Amino acid sequence: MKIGDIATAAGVPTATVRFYERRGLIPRAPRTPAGYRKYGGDTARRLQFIKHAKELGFSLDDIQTMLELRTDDPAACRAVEALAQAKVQAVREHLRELRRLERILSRLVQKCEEPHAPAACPILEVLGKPATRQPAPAPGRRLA
Amino acid sequence: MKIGDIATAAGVPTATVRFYERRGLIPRAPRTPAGYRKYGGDTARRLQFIKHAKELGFSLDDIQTMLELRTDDPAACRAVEALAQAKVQAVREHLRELRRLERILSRLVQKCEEPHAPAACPILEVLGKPATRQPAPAPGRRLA
DNA sequence: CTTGACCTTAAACCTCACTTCAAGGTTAGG
DNA sequence: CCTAACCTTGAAGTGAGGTTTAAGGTCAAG
Repeated sequence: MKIGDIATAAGVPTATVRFYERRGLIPRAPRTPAGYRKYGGDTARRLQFIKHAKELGFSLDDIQTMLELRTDDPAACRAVEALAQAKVQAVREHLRELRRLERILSRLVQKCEEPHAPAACPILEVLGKPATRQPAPAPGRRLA
Repeated sequence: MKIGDIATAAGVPTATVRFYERRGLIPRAPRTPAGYRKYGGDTARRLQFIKHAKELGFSLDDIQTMLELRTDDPAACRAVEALAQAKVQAVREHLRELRRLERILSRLVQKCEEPHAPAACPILEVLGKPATRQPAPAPGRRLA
């Protein structure tokens, strides 16, 4: 298997496979005499693992940790479980924030659709107000 | 008001105020003879607006659009409403994804807590599986 | 032998919203 | 006068997770 083959199999660009190698997520592949990377099934399975974990919201750092733990050792399972627990917590937190946001935004849109003075956009008005009471961390980035 | 004053008032670092000025989110402030920026209440209100909009998940690009529309014009309200609608849609989409994730992750954690062979971590097993379902790419050569 | 699809590398670039740095100038207080 | 705390600028750095580019080498088909 050449790089294009596992890349296609795993559904990622070849550049990403090289990037993972450089980053240490997959081992350095042995080369053919011409210098081409050659792969066996191990790397394909590893790329699957990475892909699944990424889809579940694990960062590449998390994934590296898990890959390093993949000795079939009961302690590894506990470490992985802890990682997954933390991720569930983070996801739940994120869900709470987004639900709040959805509520606020959909109310604003609704107000826009109710009759109002044509020169007074309710959204612009609300946004312009001096302060709303509620400590409101935004999703994503945070102010310094 | 000097830059530190509005920055404190708005709860952002001075560097951020300068950054917003460079980016065109707030107008270039007039300078004192020594070159210091001096501000009136307008900019403070604008910073408030930016802060609120950011908390609702609008990007700086979105915010710039809204600020450029802030003539008291009924068309502006419709444009802002469209922006908010799009944001609500995005938030809902994000919510769906996160809920799916939460379900999957919490099941995995639960499986870890049930009794299982000590050397077989259910999480590592699930992550390592070839695929849940695959559209099976055709065996032709494709760009990677 | 030529074409085109594939492969190699290092290094630069991307997004987003800032933050930090370097190298200075200004001002208020003591 | 001195010092600390402010302020100025442009440029570069951060983080995450890659993507793109440049400049080439390899290989199978026609």
